[in-house]
Amino acid sequence: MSLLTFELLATEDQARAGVFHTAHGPLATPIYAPVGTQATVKAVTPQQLREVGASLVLANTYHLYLRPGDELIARLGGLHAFMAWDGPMLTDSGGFQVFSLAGHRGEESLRRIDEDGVTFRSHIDGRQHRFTPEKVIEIEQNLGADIAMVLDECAVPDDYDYLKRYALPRTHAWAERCLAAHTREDQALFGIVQGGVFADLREASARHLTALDFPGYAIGGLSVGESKDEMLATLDVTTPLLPAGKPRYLMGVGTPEDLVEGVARGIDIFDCVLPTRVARNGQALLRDGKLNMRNARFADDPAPLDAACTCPTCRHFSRAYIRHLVVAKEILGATLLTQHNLHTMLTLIHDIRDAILDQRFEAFRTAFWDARERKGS
RNA sequence: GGGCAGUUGAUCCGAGCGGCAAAGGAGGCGGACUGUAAAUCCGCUGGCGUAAGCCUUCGGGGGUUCGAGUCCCUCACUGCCCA
Repeated sequence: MSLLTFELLATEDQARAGVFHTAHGPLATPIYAPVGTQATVKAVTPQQLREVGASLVLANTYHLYLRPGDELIARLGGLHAFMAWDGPMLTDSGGFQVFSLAGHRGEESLRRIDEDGVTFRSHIDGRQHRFTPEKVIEIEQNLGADIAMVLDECAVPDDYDYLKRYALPRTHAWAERCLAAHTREDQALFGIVQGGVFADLREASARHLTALDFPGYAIGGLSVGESKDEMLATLDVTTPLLPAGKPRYLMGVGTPEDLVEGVARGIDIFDCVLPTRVARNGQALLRDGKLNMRNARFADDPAPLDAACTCPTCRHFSRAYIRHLVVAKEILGATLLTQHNLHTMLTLIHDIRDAILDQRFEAFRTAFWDARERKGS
């Protein structure tokens, strides 16, 4: 199979199982990517990532450009060598940072967007920088991930006029410029469909971008404040407009439920900080719920986080011990919970894939929701 | 034996210096977290009541005052210093 192509192995209604061929090996989809913003998935080593079944890892253009610098990383052999991860990687463009830095902590906005790009101040030292589509591609090519993302504008999802007048035209123009600037043949550049929660905007965006023939398409601007129903309804109208022969990436999503429902709507790639972030904040994710490990009820609980789980954490450590680590603010607590949470997400997506390959995804989905309902009642 | 300093909400530390149910920590309990400025953030932490509010609290006892954790007397205990 030639590089950067997508092989569809099985489908069941909208759900798909496939393989995306990258320079660092085949990527079995659907897949869930842990987020390693600053060239590290916080609290775990690459070896631990591999142990819990990670295949694709995210990193971030904005953060690595500011520190330690994309040119330094390029000199040291690129992102894979730098962080010692030899599997597939994806770099986000910084579009989301432009969005999230806008209104942080009520401070004066750290950025200004215009037609040509975005001017922003570093959150680290306040120095001014400028991202244009061309600059972002230069950085991402220096980093050398297998998948790079175009610079987009991730705006509030319910401001129709703003999205239509400003954010979408910019996102589309920038996508074209990114594509024109991109030269690395071992790196796939994905376009990003925007349009908030509005079906007509999503459709316009999907049509515009698919005409540009990217090797893959992302759906951005979701899970940023809109309701779950709005997110799913948006997926319902968007994925059918994307080419079946290209991978579809739902950016920044999400929870176990989101994986099941996203796949059911034709998504192939997910990423989310949730499992790693909540781990550092003391929460264990289970396939059918979650546990707050600070809770007193776990103080003398000798059971593992999840009796059915085979992750390194559940094989060796009790809830009582993990609660102790979390309460005592010991760093190992974050590591153990991160491993467990990633394992939960990665085995879920793996099981989803197997179900699609066996043409029993719909039954899997029903059982998944039944289990959550039983737990909830 | 003498001198000085101290004893705060029944977990601990600690502000307080005439209007206080009493600052702030720690600890405890609970919640949140979705393309990571997050090992972060937000509640609650004397009792009763939905609430206005009422009741009980600042080592013990007594006093001054409209009113005392705050001022006076006395007792107890703790720490440092002098014998």
